[in-house]
Amino acid sequence: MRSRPTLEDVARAAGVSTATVSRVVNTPDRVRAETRQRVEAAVAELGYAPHFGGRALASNRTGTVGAVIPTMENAIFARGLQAMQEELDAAGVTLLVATSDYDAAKEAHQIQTLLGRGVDGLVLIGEARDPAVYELLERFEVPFVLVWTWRADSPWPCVGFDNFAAARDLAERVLDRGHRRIAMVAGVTRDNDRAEARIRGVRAAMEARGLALAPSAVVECDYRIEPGIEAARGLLAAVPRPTVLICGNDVLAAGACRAVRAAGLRVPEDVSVTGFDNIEIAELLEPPLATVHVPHRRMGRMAARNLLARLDPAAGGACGAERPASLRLETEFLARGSLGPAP
Amino acid sequence: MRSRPTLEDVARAAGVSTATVSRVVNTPDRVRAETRQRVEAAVAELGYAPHFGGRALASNRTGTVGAVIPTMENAIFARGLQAMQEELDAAGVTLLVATSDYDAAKEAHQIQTLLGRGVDGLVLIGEARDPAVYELLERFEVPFVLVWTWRADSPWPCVGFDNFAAARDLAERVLDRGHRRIAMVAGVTRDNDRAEARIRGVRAAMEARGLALAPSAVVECDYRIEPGIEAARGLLAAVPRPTVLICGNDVLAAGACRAVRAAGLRVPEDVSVTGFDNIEIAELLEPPLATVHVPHRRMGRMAARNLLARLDPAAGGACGAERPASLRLETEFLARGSLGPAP
DNA sequence: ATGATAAATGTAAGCGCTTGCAAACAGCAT
DNA sequence: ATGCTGTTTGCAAGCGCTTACATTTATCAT
Repeated sequence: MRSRPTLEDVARAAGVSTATVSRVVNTPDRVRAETRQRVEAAVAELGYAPHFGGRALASNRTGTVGAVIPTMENAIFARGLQAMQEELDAAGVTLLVATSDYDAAKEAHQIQTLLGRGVDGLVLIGEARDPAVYELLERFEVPFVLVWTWRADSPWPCVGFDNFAAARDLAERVLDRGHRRIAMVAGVTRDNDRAEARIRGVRAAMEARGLALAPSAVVECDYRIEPGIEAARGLLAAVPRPTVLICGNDVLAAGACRAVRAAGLRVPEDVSVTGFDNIEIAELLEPPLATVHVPHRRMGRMAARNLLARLDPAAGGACGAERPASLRLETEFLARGSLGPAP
Repeated sequence: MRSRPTLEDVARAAGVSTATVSRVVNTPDRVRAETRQRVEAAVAELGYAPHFGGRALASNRTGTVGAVIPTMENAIFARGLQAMQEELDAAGVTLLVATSDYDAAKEAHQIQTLLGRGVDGLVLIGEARDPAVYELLERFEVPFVLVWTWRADSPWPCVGFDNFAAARDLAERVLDRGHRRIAMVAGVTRDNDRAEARIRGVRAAMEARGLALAPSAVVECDYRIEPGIEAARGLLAAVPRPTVLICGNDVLAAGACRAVRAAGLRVPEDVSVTGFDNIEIAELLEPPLATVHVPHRRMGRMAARNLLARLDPAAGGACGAERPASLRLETEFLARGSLGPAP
């Protein structure tokens, strides 16, 4: 079987030079209509598709942006990415996804790999990472955007929400319902500014009302069901028992609900439970889970736009020198059945 | 800022030729230890990373395999991909993920794009697609593997399970519990052999016992909660009412459960519900969802291995001419609370 | 020591594409 | 016709890397 057709094959078939074929492919309006049609016919005839490597080498662009997320298994990232991809696809850009498993070293390695593959831009989750990584990013002069996080004075462009404020807001709603004995099933804070900010948010809300969140009332665990159950079980054993379990995300909250029941208690009559993210299961649980809605899809879409604006200096409005604006998205507390008044 | 270092920069710094540097990077054992160290030092010093495009162009390999899945939002694909990626990463291969949104035309387009990017291999979901796509695949001589599907006489290498048999098996369990009035909330069968096989499986089980699955007792809908609720609502309005809703996957089943309750009925006392996939929510629902466990992670891992074996002819045992074996994975019916005896 | 053999390294020819520059051409006022 | 401008096209030089082949250097039995 003959091998893949090249630009030259097409050029020969159409009776033009390779330069013209290249122009037909990349900048059709620079070619006379008649010539263009002849070339397009040859392209179709031969089934020509440009060779990615050749193009990348010659133009030093790849039409690719990379994203490093902690895991694909969490629906929130999947949803955000899906939206991002839709937006990028529309601009003819491909999304390259890598996972870090919530591990900073793995993340750094994945970033390296993506840079090696010549991504034109990068999407990263959260802000906490080794300064060396940021240096690397700057050295490669690759535009990047941080998502799932937002902070007023962050030195980097972010498209996300204020985890601290959202958690504080949620804790206030909890406090409003009379809860005083509060415990937290938190995510692992190591290398994770979001998990850490959520704890700080809850603590701030409590301190504003003269309460303290004891270190023993906070357990960190992986964002999975079983660890969530385990952590909640431990917290429920405290005397006096907490009246509410504030959880780092919905998955942990689902685990916490199970633990409450396993302890022979009811949600929310005996113990209230709250989540964070508003993934699909939040509404499916019985009782439905009180949580914080995060606009994942919108976040993905806006992150994509932010990056696209900086990718193509021509299309990107001004000369690209201006700092692209960070974007703060609003979250919304959803009061649902799993949060009741303090017993 | 100086631009990215090239092979030549490293060669100059280490006082060797570019060929030697290339060997250090790709086949270290072909280089004398002393020389290798000198080169490695230069690499580290300059922060050299090979240019992907250059490498792809010269070697005609990319160290990349592509996967086209219907959507990232369904946890089953996410989980399978995650496992696949782990396996590929270990072999130094990168996974490129694209989504088709359950649309055959989009899928074909994504395949084209991936081929254009020079993927060395391809993972595709299911078997149903235009023959032209298979022709394209053969013309590019790119090895591919089909997952989430398995059929004894498929002409293509598959790593998956027998959707027909699994659904028939499930239906038999349902029939064993005395159900006779059976309705199905199925996935959309257009371009989707898995959804179609599951319906056929249920129908076969019924016919084996002299029952018929009326066309009106089957509703196809998108694999999302709301359409599932809607479809179930319609089916529950039938007179006489079905005693069980067999659903195309767990998401639809979750919707069906809600619809049953919304109709003022109980699961499973009034209407039983079954799912398919055994995603996380299956166990979290109240009552827990009877479903078919699919070894998604294992499937991803085995698919990766299958592809890897054909990627590198050197490592792949024989001369690569032999047809790589398809692999059939076992599924398991999980009896859980949502399936009760017929009322 | 000496040649035969094997290992290490260098030379240089591309891989397929983009793009600055120059040549060819078309359109148009003079 | 003539020169002018602006558009369309071709020429050819790389982009950074791999690899067949040639050359140099090390190894070793004799």
